[in-house]
Amino acid sequence: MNIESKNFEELLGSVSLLLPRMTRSIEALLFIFSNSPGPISVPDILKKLASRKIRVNKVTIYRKLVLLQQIGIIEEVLLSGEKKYYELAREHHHHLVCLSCEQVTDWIPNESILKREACRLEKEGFQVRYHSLELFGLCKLCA
Amino acid sequence: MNIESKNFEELLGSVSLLLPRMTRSIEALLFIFSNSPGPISVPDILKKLASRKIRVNKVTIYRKLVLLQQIGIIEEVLLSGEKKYYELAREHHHHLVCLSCEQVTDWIPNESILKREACRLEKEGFQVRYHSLELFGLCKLCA
DNA sequence: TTGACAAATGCAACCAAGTTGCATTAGAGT
DNA sequence: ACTCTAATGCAACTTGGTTGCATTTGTCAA
Repeated sequence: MNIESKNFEELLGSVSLLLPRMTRSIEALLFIFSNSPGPISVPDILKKLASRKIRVNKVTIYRKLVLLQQIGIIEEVLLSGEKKYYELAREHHHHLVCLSCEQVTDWIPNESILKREACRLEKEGFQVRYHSLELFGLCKLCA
Repeated sequence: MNIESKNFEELLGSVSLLLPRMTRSIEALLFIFSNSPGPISVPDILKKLASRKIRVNKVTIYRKLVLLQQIGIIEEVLLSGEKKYYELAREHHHHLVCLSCEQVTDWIPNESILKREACRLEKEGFQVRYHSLELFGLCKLCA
């Protein structure tokens, strides 16, 4: 397992403080996440592990994803579709999804108007907890 | 099948012009959609049909949903989760999703700022085709 | 260094959503 | 009434995800 990502080591360190044990599966997952440009699904994680000849059972992956979510290292991404997606937890942001190559990129828009709309809704009785905003289109390469 | 909805008859009329045949399954689906306050999933559709003693196979439902999408009567809703949701096609809008009762309500926000952000992205090389914006929180009744 | 105990793992079996192939049924027009 | 095609149902399948249970493996205390 070669280390390409800057924050992989850092990530390992902070996670080891939050878990009872550091194991192969957690290391593998953190490696995948720290080298992934955007949200990733479990089937994709399994493919990446397989291509690197890292043997981890899918059940273990699902269980460790729950763990990593609980300690706030990763977050489930609210993307449409039949699969769930996960990414490293970070500053609140949204996604640009390419309809051709399916690449998902982070995107941080100006959200002032969303906050204003949320206030208006609160007055009407709907308490906003969080939101999801995704743009679908063609990325630079596919356009 | 009692008719409660205002637009059910109207819907039947317009759909009959677009399809080769009018059948039980299409009628049943249009009835469900025209009496549904928000997006609905296939499992929910099947439950509603069963509770009304309307026997339609799930395969038929999936196939008719594709048909109704093709002729533009319904649209797939981009909600996160493992199931797909559908609703009658109408003016572009978004959704408020209650985290407690799971009720989904239509919502039409001011989108001027989104348009401006989209323009900015186009200049950077990402061609926006459509977007999805959902607010999650507690509805009036659950709050 | 070893032993014990809990956490971690893998396997097999399972569930739910969605799809496909194929044989049968049933509308709509002649 | 007849025909022809669309519509339907059934069974089997695929994929994403979950559960129970037996086995392995870290970690820590002796």
